[in-house]
Amino acid sequence: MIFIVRIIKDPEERKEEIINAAEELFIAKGYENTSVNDIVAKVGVAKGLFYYYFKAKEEILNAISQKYIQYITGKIKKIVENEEANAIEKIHRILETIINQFGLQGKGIKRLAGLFNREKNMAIHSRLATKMAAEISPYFVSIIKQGVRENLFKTEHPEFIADTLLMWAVSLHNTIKIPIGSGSEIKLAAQAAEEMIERILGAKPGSLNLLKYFKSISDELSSF
Amino acid sequence: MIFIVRIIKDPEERKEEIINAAEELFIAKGYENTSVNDIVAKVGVAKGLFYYYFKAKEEILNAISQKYIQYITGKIKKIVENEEANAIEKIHRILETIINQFGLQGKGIKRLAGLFNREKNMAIHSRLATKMAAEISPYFVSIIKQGVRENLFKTEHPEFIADTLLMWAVSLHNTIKIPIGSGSEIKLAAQAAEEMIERILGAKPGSLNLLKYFKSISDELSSF
Amino acid sequence: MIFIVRIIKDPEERKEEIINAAEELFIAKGYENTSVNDIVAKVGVAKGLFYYYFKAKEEILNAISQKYIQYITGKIKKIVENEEANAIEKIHRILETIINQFGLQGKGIKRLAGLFNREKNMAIHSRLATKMAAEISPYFVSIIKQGVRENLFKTEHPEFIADTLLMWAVSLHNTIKIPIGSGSEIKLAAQAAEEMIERILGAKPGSLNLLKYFKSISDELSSF
Amino acid sequence: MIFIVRIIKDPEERKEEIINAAEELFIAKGYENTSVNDIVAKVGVAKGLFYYYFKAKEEILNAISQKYIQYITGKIKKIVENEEANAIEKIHRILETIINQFGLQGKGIKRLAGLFNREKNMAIHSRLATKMAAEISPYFVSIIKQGVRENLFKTEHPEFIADTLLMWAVSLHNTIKIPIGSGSEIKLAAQAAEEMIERILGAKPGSLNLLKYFKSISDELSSF
DNA sequence: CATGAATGAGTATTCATTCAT
DNA sequence: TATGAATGAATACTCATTCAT
Repeated sequence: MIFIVRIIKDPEERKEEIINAAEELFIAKGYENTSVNDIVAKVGVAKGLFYYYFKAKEEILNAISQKYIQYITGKIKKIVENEEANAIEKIHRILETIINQFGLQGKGIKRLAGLFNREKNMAIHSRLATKMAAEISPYFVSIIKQGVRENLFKTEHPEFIADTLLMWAVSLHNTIKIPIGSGSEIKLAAQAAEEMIERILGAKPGSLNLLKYFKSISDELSSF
Repeated sequence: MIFIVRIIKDPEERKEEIINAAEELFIAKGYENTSVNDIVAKVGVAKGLFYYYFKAKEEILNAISQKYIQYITGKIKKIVENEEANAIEKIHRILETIINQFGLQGKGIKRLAGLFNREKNMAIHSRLATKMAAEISPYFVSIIKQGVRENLFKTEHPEFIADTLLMWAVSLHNTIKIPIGSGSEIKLAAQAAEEMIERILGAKPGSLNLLKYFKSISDELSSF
Repeated sequence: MIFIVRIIKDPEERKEEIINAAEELFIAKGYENTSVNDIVAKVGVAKGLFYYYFKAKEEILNAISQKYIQYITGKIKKIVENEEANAIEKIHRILETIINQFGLQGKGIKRLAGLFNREKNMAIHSRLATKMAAEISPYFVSIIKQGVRENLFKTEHPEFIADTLLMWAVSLHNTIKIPIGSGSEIKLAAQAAEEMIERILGAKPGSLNLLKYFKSISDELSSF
Repeated sequence: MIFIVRIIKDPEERKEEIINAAEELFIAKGYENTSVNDIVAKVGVAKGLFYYYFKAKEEILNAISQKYIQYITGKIKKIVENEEANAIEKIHRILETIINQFGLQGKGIKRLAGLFNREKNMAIHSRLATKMAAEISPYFVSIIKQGVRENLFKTEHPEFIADTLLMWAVSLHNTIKIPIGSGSEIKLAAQAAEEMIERILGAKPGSLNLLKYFKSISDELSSF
């Protein structure tokens, strides 16, 4: 005699369960190489249930994207709009947020990076990055303009600069030789990055003081 | 009696024929959406022949990449190593080369852009860009160092800057809102870009004088 | 606090509601292309309720068939059994009924035709037609026999003829090139049909006088 | 060690092999209930091969239809066009052909009847019947006209009559209560059919003399 | 060098039906 | 009566790759 247990869960919970399983598989194997079969097997439910919650495989991608975008832009929006702080301080806050608090479900920035890293996920990456950049860009522009007003930055093209920096940030993991190994190398890269950003923003050398944040990010990423 | 005509060609010629057919299809439909069947049908040969020349479908991607990389790095290498010119002039030469002479098989930069543009080809793009950047980077570094020696640029991180600029150039078409329409918009974007590059390189404002090149590129791309 | 409204209806009413929704969908999309999901969505109830009323999807087909068969045979039975009229007049009455009063739910013959017309519903059609023919056949036989007694018809095989004519009527819309366009074409077809029926029944040429009815039917059908 | 034998056959032969397997399965289980899997399993080839020869499952239906239509219309065409015989004799020839020689691959009329009989194949049936009727109709018209010229038939609507008789023949197996059992019943039905056809054609009673052919067909069909 | 028939694992998706609540 | 989450078998179709000729 076989008992088939039918576990019924709250729809929201189930949906999240499926999203999380899918996300983990996408990170591990790439979107294309993850079949709907894999996903339902991981959750331990029947195939039909996937299509009860999502109209198509692709739809789950949007769900994942949306999750990240909402989370991150929510944080940034708050910082930019509500805080009493100058432009540089706001940038610091944002970096802190990204580093320390990004931890969606306690998995941190690694999760996002993982989703992006694999060549197989380039299509997702591109899509997500584009959407994210579009969402975040206005806040960056706002900070840059504030910095210009506060005489911390100097530029007449805040929109262009915002986009460029975002682009740069977004494609960092892609093209740069991730500095693995000696701490001095990391330090050098961080110095260079800081110098470049300051120059782009027209900020005084050393005024941004971003090194400590870069270090935290490096540490997280290099622990893969 | 039936005569079956079997056209035997020089291996190198056949290989190129296949590569070119594949490339055109990848541009038109994306890598994933192009089947081996499509490729051999376009060339007019049997399926088996594809696997005589290429171990796998993926291998043809490398062949295509290689073609572009060799062509472009060859040109750049020549300019950097052989020409008697200062750093800024060399940059001008490279831009000219890219714009005017890139025309592989008379299709010009559009071909490359087409191969890159579609979201479906993101995987190729990423791969190609990474390889290309790695090949070209040393030449950029060399130019930047020369510029520093000539007091045209000012930086202590030429490698980092070279990579950053390459990355930026490579992902331009991806993330930036391509300025279509009013010439003034294009001009503004070009000015902003020039300012940013000059700042990154530590060059004097206006010394790079890149505007005309940006314009040519815009023209080419906007004519799609 | 959330209030979930659960509308409880009289079982018979609910059942009819479901049957009607199903019927409309079958007409619009065909039986195979209509899912149980579609049906319950249209009614606005949960999936489970469908299976409370019907053991299987197929069962609803029988319900629909039954509805039509009962309605039509009821009318015909009345005419054949109760009316004081000769055979030809009874045939006229039946045709009138079919044309003027068939209107189940005010949609008339079109509804039935719609259910039959689509190739996708061939299976239903065949089933319904067979059942209907079997039900109606005895009444036709009765009329033919009456006509023979009245010297209006002449045949020794009333059963066979009844079946043949029914079959013919039922498959009319299937195989015949529906005469669309010129009225003269329609008229010709009608004349031919009348001649054929008269011959089959052994009636005097022109005695049946069916042309006006054929015209009405043509008009209805061609207004699709 | 496992040896996987790859049997390569002449394409035409393979295609026929697949068509025949498909046809047998359609007869046995109906089109919808026959999966591509079933077909390739029966032939003993890989699934891909099916799609090498047929673009889609539906395409094989057309192939089967075509086979029958070509065969039958070929025979009829010959009889109608080439033979020196009067209209009634030609009808006899056609019936003979259908009964005695239809045997495509020695399976005879049963095969065709099987393909038609199941309710599940109604869609196919309808399609095939329509096509066939359209092909054959002109030859019937030609015979009827000839009969009129020869004073054997009498009608002014040969096209209408041809279609009606075809329709009737085609749907015979569908709606009629197949007379199983006593020979006298069969005989009666045959007499009735003959009488009806003669009347429809306006032929003299008894002139068609079709009884023997009807008997043969009954015998074949009742042996299922 | 060249052919093209043959392979078969893999994919997303549908849907009638069940059942715990 | 009514809900709707859960099931899972079934399906058509794709395509990179192999290999006998």
